Amino acid sequence: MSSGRELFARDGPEAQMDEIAARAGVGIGTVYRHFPTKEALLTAMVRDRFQEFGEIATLAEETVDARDVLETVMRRSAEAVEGDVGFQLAMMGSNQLEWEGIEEEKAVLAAVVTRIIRRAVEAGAVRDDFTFEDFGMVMCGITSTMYYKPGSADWRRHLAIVVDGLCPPGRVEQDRPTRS
Amino acid sequence: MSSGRELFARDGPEAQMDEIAARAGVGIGTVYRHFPTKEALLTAMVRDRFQEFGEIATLAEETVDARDVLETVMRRSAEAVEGDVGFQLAMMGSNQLEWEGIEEEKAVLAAVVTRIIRRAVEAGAVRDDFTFEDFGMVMCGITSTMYYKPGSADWRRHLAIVVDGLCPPGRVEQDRPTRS
DNA sequence: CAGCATACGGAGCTAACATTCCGTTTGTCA
DNA sequence: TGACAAACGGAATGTTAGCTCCGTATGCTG
Repeated sequence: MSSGRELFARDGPEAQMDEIAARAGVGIGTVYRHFPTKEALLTAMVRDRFQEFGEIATLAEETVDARDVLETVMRRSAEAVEGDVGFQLAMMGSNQLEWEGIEEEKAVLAAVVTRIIRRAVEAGAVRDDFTFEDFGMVMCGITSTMYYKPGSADWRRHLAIVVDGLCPPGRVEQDRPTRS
Repeated sequence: MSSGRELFARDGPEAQMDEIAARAGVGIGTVYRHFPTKEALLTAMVRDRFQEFGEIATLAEETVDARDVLETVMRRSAEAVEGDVGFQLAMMGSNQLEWEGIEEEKAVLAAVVTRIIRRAVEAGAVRDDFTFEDFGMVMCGITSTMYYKPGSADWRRHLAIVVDGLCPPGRVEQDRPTRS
């Protein structure tokens, strides 16, 4: 239901079933024939999006240098979420046990990102105690900037700070971008 | 209304007026005699808490070494919010224009923190493009970890990563704490 | 104590939404 | 074309929660 996605993107979980149905040009009954509850509809959309994350990470893993993959994945994932309030909330909530039914997609993502982190650590670009769980944690933080400062590009600065914090201790950083 | 604060701490803005009144041992009417709307009640509580932030920062400014003040303020502010869901949401939302009526308290906080940042930059402990707005942004991120992983201490790790990211470029970091 | 004012309590009003249910339409098969 | 099935639409329902309003209690003044 792609019209559901549009509204979910604009309003988040607040999006109303009536409006979703109207936007899709169908009656409410029809929506409920496809998804038993509102939550089922939201879960379906979140699952789709999580799959996207997996694809983003996979693509980056195959094409980007080990030292830069992690930052690339973080940046591209964030960009994928930009302007999609519903997805932002879902991403933040995905750390919690809030979303049931996306376990599989999340496992795929975890596998890819874990590999990417390992490569980055071996390349000396990332501190060696960084984990997939940490990845989710900092992504959640960066997403919160997007959510609470909609339309601003401040999250890129937040990302830059976090990326700097991920360097291994003792490493002299260079070429750090300045404030935009 | 301190009983309101307890419920707000547990349930956030979801806290219900009936329950707040019952907890306070008064009728709903009485609550509405003190606060015209639910939002007014929430704002009053958020304002109190923001004042606390100002006090935390002021105390730290007076007693902590320039190189460590900023981290101390961040840590103590986060600790003040631990276990208080309502306050966590308020802190995250305070970056947005969501909360009207806390301008004064926020201005006080901004003044103190801006001074603290300047001192830290001069001491060479913090990158020189860091601003009060950035402070709010990263605090929002750290708070989001608290909110979405309630009861865990992961936010301390998030804080550590961010603090590392705030070092001036080229500085060799030392004594970085490892994963807890 | 009578009269007045101030503050209280909480039943009930209202609006917002998710969800259900049934009359109607559309499609299929003989 | 007629009979049956499958899918549809949206009015009606149920529930939740903020808020209002009026009858009552408390306290003060003369």
